[in-house]
Amino acid sequence: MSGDQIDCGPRFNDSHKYKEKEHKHKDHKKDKEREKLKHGNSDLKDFSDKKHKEKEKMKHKDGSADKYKDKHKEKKLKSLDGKVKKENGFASPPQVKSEPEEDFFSSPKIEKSLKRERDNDNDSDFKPKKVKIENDKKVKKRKPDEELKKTKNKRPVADGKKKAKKEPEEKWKWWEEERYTDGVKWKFLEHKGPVFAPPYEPLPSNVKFYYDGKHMKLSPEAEEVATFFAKMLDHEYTTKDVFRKNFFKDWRKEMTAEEKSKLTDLKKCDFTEMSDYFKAQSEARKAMSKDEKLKIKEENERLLQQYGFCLMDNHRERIANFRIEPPGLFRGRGDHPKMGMLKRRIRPKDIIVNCSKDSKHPEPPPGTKWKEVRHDNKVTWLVSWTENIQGSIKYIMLNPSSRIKGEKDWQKYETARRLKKCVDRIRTQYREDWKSKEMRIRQRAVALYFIDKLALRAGNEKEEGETADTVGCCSLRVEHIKLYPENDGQEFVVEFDFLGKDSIRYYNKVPVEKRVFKNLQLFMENKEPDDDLFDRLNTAVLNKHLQELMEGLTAKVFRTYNASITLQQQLKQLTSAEENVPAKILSYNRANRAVAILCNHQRAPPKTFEKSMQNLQAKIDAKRDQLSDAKRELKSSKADAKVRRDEKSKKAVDTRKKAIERIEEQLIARRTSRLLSALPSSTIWTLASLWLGVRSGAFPWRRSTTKPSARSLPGPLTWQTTTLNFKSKFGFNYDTLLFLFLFSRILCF
DNA sequence: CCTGACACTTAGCATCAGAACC
DNA sequence: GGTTCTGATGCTAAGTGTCAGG
Repeated sequence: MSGDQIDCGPRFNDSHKYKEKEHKHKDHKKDKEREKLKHGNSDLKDFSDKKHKEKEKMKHKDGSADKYKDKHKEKKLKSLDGKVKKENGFASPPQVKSEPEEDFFSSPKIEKSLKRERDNDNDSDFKPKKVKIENDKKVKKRKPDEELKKTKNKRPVADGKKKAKKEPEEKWKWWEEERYTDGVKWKFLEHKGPVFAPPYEPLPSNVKFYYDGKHMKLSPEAEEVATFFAKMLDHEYTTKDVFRKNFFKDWRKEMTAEEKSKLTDLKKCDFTEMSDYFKAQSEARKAMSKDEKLKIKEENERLLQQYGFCLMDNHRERIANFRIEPPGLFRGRGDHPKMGMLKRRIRPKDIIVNCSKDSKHPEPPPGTKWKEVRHDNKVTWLVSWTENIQGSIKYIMLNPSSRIKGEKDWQKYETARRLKKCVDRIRTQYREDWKSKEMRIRQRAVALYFIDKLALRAGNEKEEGETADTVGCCSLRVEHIKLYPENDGQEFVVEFDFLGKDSIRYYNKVPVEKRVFKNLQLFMENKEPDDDLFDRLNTAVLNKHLQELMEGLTAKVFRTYNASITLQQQLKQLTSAEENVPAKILSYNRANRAVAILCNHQRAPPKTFEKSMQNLQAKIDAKRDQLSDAKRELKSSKADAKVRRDEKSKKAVDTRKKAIERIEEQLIARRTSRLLSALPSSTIWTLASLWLGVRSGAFPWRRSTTKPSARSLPGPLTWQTTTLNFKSKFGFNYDTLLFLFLFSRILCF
């Protein structure tokens, strides 16, 4: 079955980041560090081919003439819709009955919420206990004040620790509540402010630094920066010219005049004692006694309880990153011009605090002051500061499990669902636009085609020299694509080769339609390799156009949509009701992989990858042998049973059969883990769940973030602790269970 | 229109703890 | 009981997209 191609495809065999391999990506700048590139995989091709064909089929089905008319109709309808609530885009436009959306399920929960949204003028829904009238007449949903204080008192920090874990209270089903409108993000916000990085502890005097072979005592400031470098000594970063240059320049800024005059050559600096010292320290940390470890854990927990939560409206919500980023050396990804620069220590006077006026403001450390205390409830952050490398603003915000993030996430999928309803129309339109007389429209249409078909990112412009040279769709340059009128028996093939987000290489060869091909030829005419492919297009223009096609539509919605729909289709295609559980899981993971491929999600092979892969393969082989042995045995027992015709030999046959089943399951499980080890982190889990319309009420969500980024799973958790038992008892874990649940719903398609 | 500031999402990698394995 | 494997979590860089102001 075709899944096998997806399973454990060659990505990791040829994608090892560290192996050098020359390829033709021509860079603006230097052609250094190419080894870092990750290499594409042939899966990608197969997959896009398939997708392509599917789309073709689709196109033929719905006669485009009709579509065209529809387009106009819909346009009119849209303008009649009038204003829909903006902020929380959930508000479904006044639904016309004629759209039975049988294709996917909205869970009852969702429908309920949407309904609420519609008649949100009446307050009658409110839980009595929460009602406390405020002065404004607008819809009130969340009542700070009284309720708030109650909660506050109920949760003194001291005993919070165990309690908070053990009795998770009733979970708050924010998704059943109404939402703020008009850009208000909260009414009440109180928190303790950030946790600063621990102050620098000077090295013990026996740990020495040498310059040109001679011991040299550094000033604390210079020494601190030196330790940053020393800690990275084993990393290949420190061998790079740019890194070293940036580091040395910034280091010198921290030196005393004397040090500055003495230390003029980084090559002559010897950090090895420092480096060894830190290694020894981390060894020591590992070797700590249980008690000591527990102590640290407790201390962390205390800090978490104290600083890791805030009070937003009536609820105690987890903060995502309450620790301020510690100073260190900047590690950009890819060929970053600023790698090695000193990331400054953040002080209270750099910090802007955001909270409600009527809250207890966080105190700056004794003897210091905040830069500013602000009360802006149109934003979601609690703390911000400006970082010194790029000059960008960093924020402390809430955890993905929070209402504020959950709502956003939900909204994102709702938008993707809306796209599903009109994607045909949009596709028809951009295909029309390939023929437009206007260059800018053609470019827009071709770019959109790429974004849709290949799930490329939008590609905002970036400031040259400030970041690594990466591109997205709109910022593609001529040098990033190659055209082949004919390639490997296919017509009109476009070869993409560029560095995308995080300097991950995107390599793909795709056959495109003739019109697209011709257009590309046109766009490339008389251009230099480093000219923009779409010179009449940028993301703003594109998004403006998309906005006209559907409210809330932007380029990134296509990624969400296509990832989701791909998962859905793959699941449908790969799974069948008769399979046993492990087989279903394998299929599920294969479907996931298809999405990862579509989105070009990649991850570096872990350091131990090669070895563990071999181990795994060995295990798989062993199982396979075991299986064939078992089958042979079954045969002989069957023969035996035929001759003897007694109970005992019949039983033997049964036992053998059972054994085979078990082995088969184990084999599949091993294959699954092989597959999983090649799956990168991604948003897939969220995808699967939210897209399929599963919500917390319907299924016990894991609250915590991550796993291929279930990072943004909303909702309550009652589950985590039971998961472990679950796994040992039943041999499969929470994810499996989640899958089984999803699977049962998929069958409803 | 263009630009920069700002807010917020997305995503890869590091680290750590507990489970599985031997 | 040590070692390896896995998944959870933390961290933060790098994107997307909006908006105000010139």
